[in-house]
Amino acid sequence: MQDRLLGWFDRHQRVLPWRARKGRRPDPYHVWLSEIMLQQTTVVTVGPYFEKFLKKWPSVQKLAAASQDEVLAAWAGLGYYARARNLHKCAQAVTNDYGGVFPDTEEGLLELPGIGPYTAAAIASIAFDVPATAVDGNVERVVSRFFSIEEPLPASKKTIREKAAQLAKGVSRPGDFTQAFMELGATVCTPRKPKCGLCPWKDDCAARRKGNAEELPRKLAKAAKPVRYGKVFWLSDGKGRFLIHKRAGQGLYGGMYQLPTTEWITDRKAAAKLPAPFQETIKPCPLGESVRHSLTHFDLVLEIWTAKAPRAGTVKGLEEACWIHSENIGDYGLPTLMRKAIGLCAGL
DNA sequence: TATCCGTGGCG
DNA sequence: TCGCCAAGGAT
Repeated sequence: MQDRLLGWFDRHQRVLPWRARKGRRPDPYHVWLSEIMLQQTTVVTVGPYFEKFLKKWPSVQKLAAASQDEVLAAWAGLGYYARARNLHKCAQAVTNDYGGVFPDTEEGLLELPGIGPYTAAAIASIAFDVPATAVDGNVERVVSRFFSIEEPLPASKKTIREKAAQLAKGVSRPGDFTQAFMELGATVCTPRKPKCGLCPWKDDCAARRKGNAEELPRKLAKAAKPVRYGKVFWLSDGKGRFLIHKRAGQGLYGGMYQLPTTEWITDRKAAAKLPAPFQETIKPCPLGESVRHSLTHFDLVLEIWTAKAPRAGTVKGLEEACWIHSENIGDYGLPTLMRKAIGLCAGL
C-alpha cells in the first residue's frame, strides 16, 4: 500500500512553491509558514501569500522582528486572522525560546502557538522526516472511503485517525508519505467526481467496491447561517483622506483595521437606527449602497453611510483613528469585507 | 463536545 | 443562487 502510494506520488506530485526539490530536505521555516497558511485555505489562494511573506521575511527571525500590524497587513485577505496573530507569536517563540530552530518532534511543535495536532504531525514528517500521521480533510476523505466508514464526521474522527496511523505505520519516507496521502485526496480522491480509475489504492478501496465513494465521508448537517446587519461609515476630510481604526481584541477581525462601524446584529430593525453619537457629531447620510459579505457563522449586510467629518476623532471609540489615502490601503490590515466597502466609496 | 473564526472557487 | 469545502486551531 505504502509503496504504491509513494510510487504514484513520485510520478504525479504537483510543483508547489513550498515543496523542496527532489532529494533535498525542505526548509522547516518554509514548511511551517505554508502549513499555517494552508489551514482551511486552498493551495491556489496561498501561493502568492507564501511568496510575498518569504520575500518580505526570509527567515523566522525576520518575521519575529516585524510588528503585528505589518504581519496582519501582509496577511489581509487570507482570512482567519488568529492564524496570523499566532504565526507572529510562534515566530517570536521560536526565535527567542528555541534559538531560531524549530522543534523536530510532534510534541515539541505542539507547544507552539497556532500549531495543533495536524500541523505538528505535518511539520514533523515533512520538514524532519520523522514518522507522524497528519490527518487533514483530504486524509479523512481518503480513509473514510478506503475503509467505507459510514459513521458521519465528526464522530468518526477517532476511527479515521487510527486507520490513517495504521496505513502510515513503518513507512520508509514519512515526509513524502504525509504529502502523498494529502495529495491523493486533493487530486484523485476528490469530494466530487473522484477519479477512482487513477487511484493507486483502487484495488483495495472498500467504497469503490460498493460504488458509494462520492457519498463518503458522511457529515452531520450544519446549522443555518443567520444574517447580521449594520452600518459602515465613509468619513472623509475633504482632502482625499478617509478614516479607519483598529479593532480590538482577539475575536472576529481582531487587530485588523476597519471603517468605523456599528455593531453587527441580527435584529434588522435595531440595526436600522443610527447611533446617537454619530447622529449628533457626524451627521452622516446613507449612500444607498450596501456591502454583502459571507463569514463562517453568519452573512453580513452593511449599509454604507457617508459624511465629511474632519472632527470624527472626537467621537467615542474613534480617538485612535487615522486618516489615510485610498492608495495606501495596502499598508493596513484591512480585511476583504472592508476593501469591498472602500472600493464602493473610493472616488466619492 | 461545540462554537467561533474568513475567504474564494466550483458545480 | 447556494451549499460545499479547503494541508484546522483555540477556547
